[in-house]
Amino acid sequence: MERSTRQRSAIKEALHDAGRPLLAQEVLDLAGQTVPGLGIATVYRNLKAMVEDGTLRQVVLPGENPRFELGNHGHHHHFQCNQCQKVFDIHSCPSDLAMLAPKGFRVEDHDLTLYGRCKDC
Amino acid sequence: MERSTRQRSAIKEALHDAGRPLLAQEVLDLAGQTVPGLGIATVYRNLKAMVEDGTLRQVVLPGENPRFELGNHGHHHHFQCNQCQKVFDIHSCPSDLAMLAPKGFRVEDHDLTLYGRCKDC
DNA sequence: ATGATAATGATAATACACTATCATTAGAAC
DNA sequence: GTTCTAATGATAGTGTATTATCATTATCAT
Repeated sequence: MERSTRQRSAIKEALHDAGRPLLAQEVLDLAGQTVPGLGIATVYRNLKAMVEDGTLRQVVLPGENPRFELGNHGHHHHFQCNQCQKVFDIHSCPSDLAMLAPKGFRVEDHDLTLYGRCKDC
Repeated sequence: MERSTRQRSAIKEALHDAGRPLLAQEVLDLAGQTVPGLGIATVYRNLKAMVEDGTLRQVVLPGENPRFELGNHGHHHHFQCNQCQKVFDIHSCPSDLAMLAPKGFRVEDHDLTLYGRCKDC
């Protein structure tokens, strides 16, 4: 059975407050402000469990370690700042991508990442 | 100075013949048919040198090890087959992506990966 | 053909994100 | 408050792609 712990709450809260996908290390840094002494193993354990039960979604950008965001968003894409490296959600999506593939190829899904400068950089 | 070796030629030839981005291991497998005994260290060494001198380009898809392709292609994107995992080039590109970002964000570049079934699968 | 040395191949070493282990701590049912 | 045991934190261990090491080989200017 599952118990409610300060650590788990802080991790969930950090992801909620950030409003953008976070690296495991970023989760540790943020949640660690709420729960001093929070360990990286606890962060990984909880992130893994929450991805498995659907609470979280993994976001993997090219060449980057996995980030984590709340799992209740629909299909969307991401923007990474070339300056601060932070990743933000983009809630719109180009629709006409299937026709880009050569004939004979069937498109079932896609990933899109935009790069540039975020609002703060 | 640089010498011409059978190994280097075979690596370049493998990438040329494949016509699609290859993993280091795939380069070893293919070039190893031309040069029996080819070592993985030699493959990594040459791939790295060729990326540095611009002969090759690294292609990194989300959650995947780097692939390598000839560096003389312009901006383009990639398609990965959900069945055989192979990656293919897509030489067209959606143009209207900058407007997808929230206001305050400046878009400088983008990555697009399509997923589905390739011609052979 | 010879010599200098760049390149190779085998493999040990590295880097690093992530996981397992285990003694200790702390929810929660009573 | 007790008790049971899930959860935690510290850290050792793991997996794996890539790189360094070094003795040997092969290229190429002479």
